[in-house]
Amino acid sequence: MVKRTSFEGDSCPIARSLDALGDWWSLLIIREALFGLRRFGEFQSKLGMAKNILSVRLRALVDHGILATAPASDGSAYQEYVLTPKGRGTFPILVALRQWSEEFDDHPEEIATILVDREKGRPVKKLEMRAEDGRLLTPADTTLKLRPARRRRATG
Amino acid sequence: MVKRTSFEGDSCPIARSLDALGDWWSLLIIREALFGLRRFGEFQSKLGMAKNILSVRLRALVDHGILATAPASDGSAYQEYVLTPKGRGTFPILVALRQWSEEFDDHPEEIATILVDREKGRPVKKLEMRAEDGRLLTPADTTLKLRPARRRRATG
DNA sequence: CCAGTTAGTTGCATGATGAAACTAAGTTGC
DNA sequence: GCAACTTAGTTTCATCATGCAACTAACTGG
Repeated sequence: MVKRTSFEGDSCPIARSLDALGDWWSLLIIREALFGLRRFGEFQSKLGMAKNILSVRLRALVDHGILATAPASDGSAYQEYVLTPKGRGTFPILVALRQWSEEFDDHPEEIATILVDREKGRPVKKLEMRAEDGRLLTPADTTLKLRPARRRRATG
Repeated sequence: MVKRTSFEGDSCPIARSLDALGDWWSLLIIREALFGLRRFGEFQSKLGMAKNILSVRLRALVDHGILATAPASDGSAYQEYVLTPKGRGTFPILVALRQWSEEFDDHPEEIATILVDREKGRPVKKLEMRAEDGRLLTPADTTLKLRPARRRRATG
């Protein structure tokens, strides 16, 4: 088969995330959902994407447990797409993407918005990698370890 | 045109990031590069991807300033692909993707590796969103603000 | 200088994407 | 209660992207 490769069975957690989020639209749909959008038409007009693609993406996000369908909150018979906790858990990913753009984009003057904390109105701090004891870590300070195989009961 | 939509001119920094990183392979190539891979053949065999796709992706990453080509460090006449600072700056994105998978994946037992701090061998702390003054922030504690238009000199 | 390796490119089949048209419920005006 | 409109999709078809395999050409090792 000449199918688009899926990373579903991959053992790398990054690949597994990308299997759910790694296309052009999913993270933008999630971004809008975090911003409060819920209805098919809202996503479609805000993102300006084709409705068939949106339809496929929404279904995939629901299948992945990132969005869930719910009866419309305005009393109409239509349904809404709302983020699950798993969906809201992508927030750090979006923040990381945003901060990367803010720091490295070739044309930062074209960036229209800043993420600020609601209380003070000041920009959110840059995400930091820290060790358990609080030390600041660079990529070079980290390494990958094999996850210990989880034994069921006292089998071994 | 029925071209794949590009987010290059979009004013949202997330869309702009996705324009460079938002396909199935680029972040995995960067992951391997962070892990130390440098040569075309290394990427190809490690990722198991078609060589033409790898070729296109590497060129795109170089064009985006994420990778740079350099003469091979082993003295051969071949070239290597090394991360630029902009490329290394994607590390938080990869960590966020990894942690999302670790926290929400339906089959976490299939995840093979853990990111640990090299010194202590202990897992890296979960990325946190914090305000300038250090308060821990949830998505609901944040909001978007329009970036003040940057005036050149004292034009206004 | 010949065999094998490295780093690609080309060709072709197939899958994904996108615009527009189409459909079918649900809602509104009267 | 029904015609007109809105919402939420699905279908169709052209085009783009992806993936495999085969091909090419430069480099390397003996």
